[in-house]
Amino acid sequence: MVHQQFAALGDPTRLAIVERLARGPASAGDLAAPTTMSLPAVLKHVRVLEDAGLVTTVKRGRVRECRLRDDALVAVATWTAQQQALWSTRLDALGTLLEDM
Amino acid sequence: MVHQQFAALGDPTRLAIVERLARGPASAGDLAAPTTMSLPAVLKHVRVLEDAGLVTTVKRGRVRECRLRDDALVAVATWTAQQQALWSTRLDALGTLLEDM
DNA sequence: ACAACAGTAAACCACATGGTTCACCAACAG
DNA sequence: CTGTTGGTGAACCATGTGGTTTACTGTTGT
Repeated sequence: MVHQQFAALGDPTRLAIVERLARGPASAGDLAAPTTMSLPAVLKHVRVLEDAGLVTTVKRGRVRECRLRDDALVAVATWTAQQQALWSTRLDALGTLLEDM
Repeated sequence: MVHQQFAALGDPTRLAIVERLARGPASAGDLAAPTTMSLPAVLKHVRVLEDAGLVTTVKRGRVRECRLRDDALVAVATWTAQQQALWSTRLDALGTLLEDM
């Protein structure tokens, strides 16, 4: 279900979290620090990313460590490539069709 | 603003529209036909895709023709590739760090 | 043992979103 | 000219979403 991942990435704060996490793991507090938001709000976003299969979290002691999943973006990447391929082959079809005339 | 494109693709009906449009242009009615939705609803979705820069529409006579933009998904593709690159290089960093120990 | 700290749960709120229906306009087809 | 068809605008509605605050739990440093 790739639309769930798109929806998760559709929110700017969530997108920023992913970009942050691509640089390396971080605690929930680390993620909240650069923002003006409250910690609960950030943690809700993390939960959404987790549900979308983009992020995994583990709780070590009292801090929750968040990290980007290794396979996080493959579904997105493959879907995108697939649609681009379809669209470009259709362009080819149009090109040959124009040549026939 | 790539998050807008992600948000646009986050809705299942909108995603389906894009997949349909990748096979070739279609009228608003064509897009509404396979769904159970009303035409105004579909047209609202098309408008969202248009605002996100994924789709262009032209009105020929009384029918509105919708087509996928040629550069629709490049921003999405490049962003995804970039984050994947960042994440994988970080993994390399961790690998070398482990070797040092 | 205690105080401070990181996270969590719950209740709540404002607003955006996805959908409907109805009335209407413009373009064909006869 | 007239009826039908494709699309549009507006009003409206239910639900989801992004955020808050407050109160609480469990960990950690002293």
